[in-house]
Amino acid sequence: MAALDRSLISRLPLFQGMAPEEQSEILRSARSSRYAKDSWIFEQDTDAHSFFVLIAGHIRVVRTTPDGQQVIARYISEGEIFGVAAALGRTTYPASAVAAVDCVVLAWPNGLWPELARRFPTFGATTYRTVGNRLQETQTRVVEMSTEQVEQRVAHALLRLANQTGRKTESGIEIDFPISRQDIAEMTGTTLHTVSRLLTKWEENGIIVSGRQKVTVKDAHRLVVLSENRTKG
Amino acid sequence: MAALDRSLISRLPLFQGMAPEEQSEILRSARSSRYAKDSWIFEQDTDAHSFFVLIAGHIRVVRTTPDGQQVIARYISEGEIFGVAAALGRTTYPASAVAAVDCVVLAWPNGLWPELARRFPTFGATTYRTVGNRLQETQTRVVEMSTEQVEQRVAHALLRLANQTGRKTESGIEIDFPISRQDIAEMTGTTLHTVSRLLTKWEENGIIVSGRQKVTVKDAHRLVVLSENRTKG
DNA sequence: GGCAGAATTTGCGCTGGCGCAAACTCGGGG
DNA sequence: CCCCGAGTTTGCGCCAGCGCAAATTCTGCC
Repeated sequence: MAALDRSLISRLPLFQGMAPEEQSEILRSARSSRYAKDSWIFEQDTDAHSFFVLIAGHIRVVRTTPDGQQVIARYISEGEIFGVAAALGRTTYPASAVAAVDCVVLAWPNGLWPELARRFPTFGATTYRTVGNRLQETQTRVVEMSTEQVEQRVAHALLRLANQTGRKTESGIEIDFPISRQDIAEMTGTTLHTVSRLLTKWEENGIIVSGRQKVTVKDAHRLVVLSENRTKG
Repeated sequence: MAALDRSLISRLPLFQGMAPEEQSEILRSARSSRYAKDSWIFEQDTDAHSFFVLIAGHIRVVRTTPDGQQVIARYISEGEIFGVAAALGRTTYPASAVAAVDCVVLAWPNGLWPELARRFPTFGATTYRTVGNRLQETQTRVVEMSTEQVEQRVAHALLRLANQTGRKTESGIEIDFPISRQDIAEMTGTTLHTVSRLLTKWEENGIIVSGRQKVTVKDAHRLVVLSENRTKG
């Protein structure tokens, strides 16, 4: 396999603060893979062998319950690190990672984590900052699920997707990968039927436009209002 | 202030793998404080100045929403590290910490984290393992809130409390600190009324005994059955 | 270009659990 | 020892959102 080019990662925040030759060096121990849409990068509860950086595409992180129900933990965007079981002293992955579209991924063997974190302190620190953000995000989700109505939760979820992975088009902010009503339901703890009804209503009101596996936010401001609109208090 | 004695921490898993003189050294930069029941150790969104280890007592970690609703993120037990914003590169605390009973706490200034983590690698690693566990726990909670009925969630919450902070008595596993119906409601995303009804029912069935701010699990096995009892398929 | 399967929409009835309100009980402080 | 207030129990009505079912519309593949 040819050596990987530094340009793959030099623009990513995760590798900022590393000298060019360091970037090349860290790449020497990485291997690059492609994953077709809907294929698994790793599976929940299996032995954690590697950690990853997403170079291109979008990844869905999914938890599956013993009785087969799925919950989407989060989406990973380009440049993000994921599958960091090693950094947290775990031996298995707590969730599965699925390619939401065709993806390109870099992988490092878990055994290299301690050495890499030691040799490139900002790399370690950035990773832990990411973990901290995810912990906080996840707790925010618990709070939302505890205190908000379904409509507010779906509005929040769309806003988050638009912010994290939205692509500005002339007609609004388009979510950058195929996402079904079922997916949105699994992010918000509701059913695809309820999501469908909400999106239909919002489309009638001009807040969004949506199609099959596609959502574009046209009026983020009104969505914010909806997401904050407490009916009880 | 007199020097703190090594025996305070020598039994704690967090400080295992450190030589006695290292334990004494790490204590030299710590300060010890007492917190009366219901007092705040730190408050959400305030500047994070320190990280902490709980020496004695129980601490409730609480997130408050903009409109004043509270959600209990977790309880901290003796020996646990908490308020680790520094380790995750955050500058503010994402939640508040309240003494559930009178507590004794050690605190280190955040500025010391990098040095301590470098000098005592197992200390850092253990901390990050704890963070990983909490992230996974929090995600489990999201899954529960998405897929389970209220009865199952309350059963799960009681089982978790019994495991983490339970004290075995001759009549069952007693939760080791005062906990109200309202508290349980804030852990499970329901109302104190519903919790009260469930506990009453369970007490009639001999699964628990409960009193004012007190719950004792008598038949954990049947509680497990309840927590897994899916009504829909 | 047509077809099979996937995704979405929509109607309808039902119920788990919440909101509200009131009564009651217990434990600690004075 | 009594009283006050926090914590708890309980009744009642209601409705957001789910379960179920069927129709409809895409779209990628053959």
